[in-house]
Amino acid sequence: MTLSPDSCHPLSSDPRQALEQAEILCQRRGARLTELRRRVLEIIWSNPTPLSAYAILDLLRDDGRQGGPPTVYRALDFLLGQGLIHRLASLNVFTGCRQPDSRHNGQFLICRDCGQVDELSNPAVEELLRAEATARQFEVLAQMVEVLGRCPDCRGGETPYAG
Amino acid sequence: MTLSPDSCHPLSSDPRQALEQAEILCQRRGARLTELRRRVLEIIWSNPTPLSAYAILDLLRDDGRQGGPPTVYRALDFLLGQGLIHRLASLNVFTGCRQPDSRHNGQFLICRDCGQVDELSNPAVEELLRAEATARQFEVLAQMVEVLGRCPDCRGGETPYAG
DNA sequence: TAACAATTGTTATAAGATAACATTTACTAT
DNA sequence: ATAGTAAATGTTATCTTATAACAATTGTTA
Repeated sequence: MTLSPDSCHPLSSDPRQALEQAEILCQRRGARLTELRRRVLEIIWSNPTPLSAYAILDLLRDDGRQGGPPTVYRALDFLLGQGLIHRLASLNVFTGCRQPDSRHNGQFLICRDCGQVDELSNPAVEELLRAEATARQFEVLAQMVEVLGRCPDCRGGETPYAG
Repeated sequence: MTLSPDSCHPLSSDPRQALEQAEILCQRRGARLTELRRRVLEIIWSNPTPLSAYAILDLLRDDGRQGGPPTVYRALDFLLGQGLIHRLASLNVFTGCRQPDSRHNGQFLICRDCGQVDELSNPAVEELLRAEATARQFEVLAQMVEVLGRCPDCRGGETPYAG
């Protein structure tokens, strides 16, 4: 398998599959996946690393499309609301959701060097946090778990915790 | 105990104590807690809720101090580097660290309604994430765990998960 | 097809963060 | 003491991220 210089670790999930699933989910929910929204989702899935709102805007303009920042942010809000994408708060970027059918709080491994993101969904983490919250009578609305570090490729041959 | 309208749940830790400890830690490390840095830390600790960089800047100017955004951000960088404060990425705000002596990744319960923050440090959460990362040959550099929700006071008498 | 709601476009601006360089302050070695 | 140096702060400008307010368009429904 040959890799392009820009994507040393391509996403496991297929953009086409993600878009198909998005169509189905939106139809089922009576949500309108308009051309703009679909295109924004496509852009996000087509890029090997998460994109900022303004990077998405630039790509939309490459399509010849009009519109300013609000256009993008509204599309992103829709996609976030449908659970089709996640926002990585630590980097102000957006990434496609790998399990859009089950509502969940994303857990992410973010590579500092190449920007590549791996999405986890470890129920134990979620439960632990929920337990901590409950013990403090705190009602959980959303969880944000982002681990910053270096992915295997960017670490090269290094052994973990040895250097 | 009487509460001011602005702080329905005051921080458990005492600002004075936090500043004293900061002095000690910096001295021990040979780090210079200058007047500006000390004042920024004091401002952060004196507020019942986390503050944005620009809110801190406004308060510095109330002191009669000169300086622009870089002045604040540099002080914040120093304090972050010393582990004396945390940055909440989901809100772009800064809050005092309750365990500045032990290096750790903060875990936070953030109230959506009043902005109040509770800091956890559950080693199990950290270990779980580290295990997930290690299983993927991912080297962990930092962890960000932020739980957004509603604190007991803002929930009033509601029972958890019943409304 | 008129009326209404939802979506998108447009303009302006707010909010968060940093780059580049000048000035001041603190430390070091004579 | 004081010149030289490094660290910290001040200053100006600019960049990135995000939203407010309103106009135009598109889609839906009666």
